[in-house]
Amino acid sequence: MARTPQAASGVMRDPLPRSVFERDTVDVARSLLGCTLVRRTATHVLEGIIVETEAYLGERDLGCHSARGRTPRTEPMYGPPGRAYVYLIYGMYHCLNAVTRGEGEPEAVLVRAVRPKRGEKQMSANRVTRSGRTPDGVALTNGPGKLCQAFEIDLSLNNADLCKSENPLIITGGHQPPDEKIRTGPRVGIDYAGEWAAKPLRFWVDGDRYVSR
DNA sequence: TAAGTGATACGC
DNA sequence: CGTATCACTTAC
Repeated sequence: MARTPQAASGVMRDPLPRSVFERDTVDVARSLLGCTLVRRTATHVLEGIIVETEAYLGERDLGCHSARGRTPRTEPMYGPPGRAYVYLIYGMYHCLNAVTRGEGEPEAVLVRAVRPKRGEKQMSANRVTRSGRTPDGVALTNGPGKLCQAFEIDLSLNNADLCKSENPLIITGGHQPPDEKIRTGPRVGIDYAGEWAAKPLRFWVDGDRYVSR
């Protein structure tokens, strides 16, 4: 065995270990930048590099769904780390989160944008709009609802384990951008959350075209 | 800038 | 039960 673990074949395709998610949620949100979201369906493989995330800090965080306590919807966030928390919003879009911290600590990281890496053509096909148009370029995956559409992520993947290599949705390692390329700002769409709305819990890769908005 | 869309949470 | 709301996106 002359090769280092990093150089060994297959490492990049292995899911992140659960220990990566079982940490401070802000640390996880930063760590996931540069990692690869991998979606395997019966017919194809879709991959995208995560370029934008948001941290949601549990029951004390008025912007977090778990601020209203344990409900059927928020149940996955109360479970073990490394699972998906997927929910439907505005009746037509889904949002994907990775559950963080330990059981009973309902925190998560929202994946807001990815840069397509594999299966871009299929992503475009998955993103047909009401008027029949199929977006391309940054419009494919530069938002939480868009990327779920492109990656065929819906409620059937709620609570799915992101840390098992055989599973249909996993997150694999990548090279994290240097600290000076990671920018922070307020989270999007939670103006109701009082003082929590302004906290710098959104993270993105500076200058990346696929960052939302 | 407004409308689309339906599960969810909460009040009655 | 009813209904206001929503970690969004598209099209007018």
